[in-house]
Amino acid sequence: MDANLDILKKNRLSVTEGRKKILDLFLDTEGALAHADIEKQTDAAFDRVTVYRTLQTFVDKGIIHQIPTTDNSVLYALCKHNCEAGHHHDNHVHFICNNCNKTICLDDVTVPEVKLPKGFKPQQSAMVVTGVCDECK
Amino acid sequence: MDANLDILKKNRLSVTEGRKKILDLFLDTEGALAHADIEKQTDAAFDRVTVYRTLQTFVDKGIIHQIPTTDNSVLYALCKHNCEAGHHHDNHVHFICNNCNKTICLDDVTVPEVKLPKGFKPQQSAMVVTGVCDECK
DNA sequence: AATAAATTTGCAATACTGTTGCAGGTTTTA
DNA sequence: TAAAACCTGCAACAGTATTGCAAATTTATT
Repeated sequence: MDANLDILKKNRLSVTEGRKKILDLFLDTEGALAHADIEKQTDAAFDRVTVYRTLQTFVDKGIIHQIPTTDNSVLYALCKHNCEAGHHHDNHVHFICNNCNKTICLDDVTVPEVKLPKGFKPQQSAMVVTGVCDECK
Repeated sequence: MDANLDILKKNRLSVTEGRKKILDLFLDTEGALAHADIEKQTDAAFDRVTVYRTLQTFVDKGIIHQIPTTDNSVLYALCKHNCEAGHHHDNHVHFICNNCNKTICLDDVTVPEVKLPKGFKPQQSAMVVTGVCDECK
């Protein structure tokens, strides 16, 4: 069975062309994808609105997660660990390459804990490192 | 001498109404400000374009710095340490309160170093922690 | 397999965010 | 005070994102 189909069914989502294609894109991409990337790589076969809604649906279901960036773009990447609807476990570091501009999930690098000043209670942490990636070194 | 005037002169910027007012806003605000916040708090006295350009100028001069966020909003906050034009030293952790929605610079909490996989060369790191701040605890 | 129910899609409209060129106005320099 | 330098506001434009609704597709039901 195709991986995309599998994932969609597991999450009780209707299986549609758009969802399959967009999910395939994520499965085939090492780095992260922006809304615009998806539009381009699908030759705008799907309405912009559909892409937005698909991404939102996938985030809600825990299939992909949103990545924090230093500029103000919005990026998404597959959740490789067991995320459930509404409960993401994407506490890994994200790396943005200044050379090839890819954003990569460093799944094995955990965001370190930090000591906060008195009165601050942490719930989630995100960390973005920019630099040069292993392919551009 | 007013603090705002002082800062503007030190950075060899023309002293204008807009720059004084916007700088005052930052001086009076503990947390971070978004473009939209500034528009509201100045009663739209200044053109949107002017606000954008003023913010860009302040960033260039090292007066304020841009804050990474988990959604895709763009926030700015005063640089409390000695930032120079083009060389920011804002390697502190940023805190976003889920209750009051303020973004706070934790100037004394330094972003920790992380070990990256082979081939990755880090240049800059950013860290955002969300949770409950000291005033909302 | 055919139909009903539920869900998803595309279109249109709308709003927000951000950028650029340029003329006119303000601030600084000399 | 005049010239030079700089800043502002307007207009236009481009990209990003959201909502309502009718049509189309997918899923569930018989």
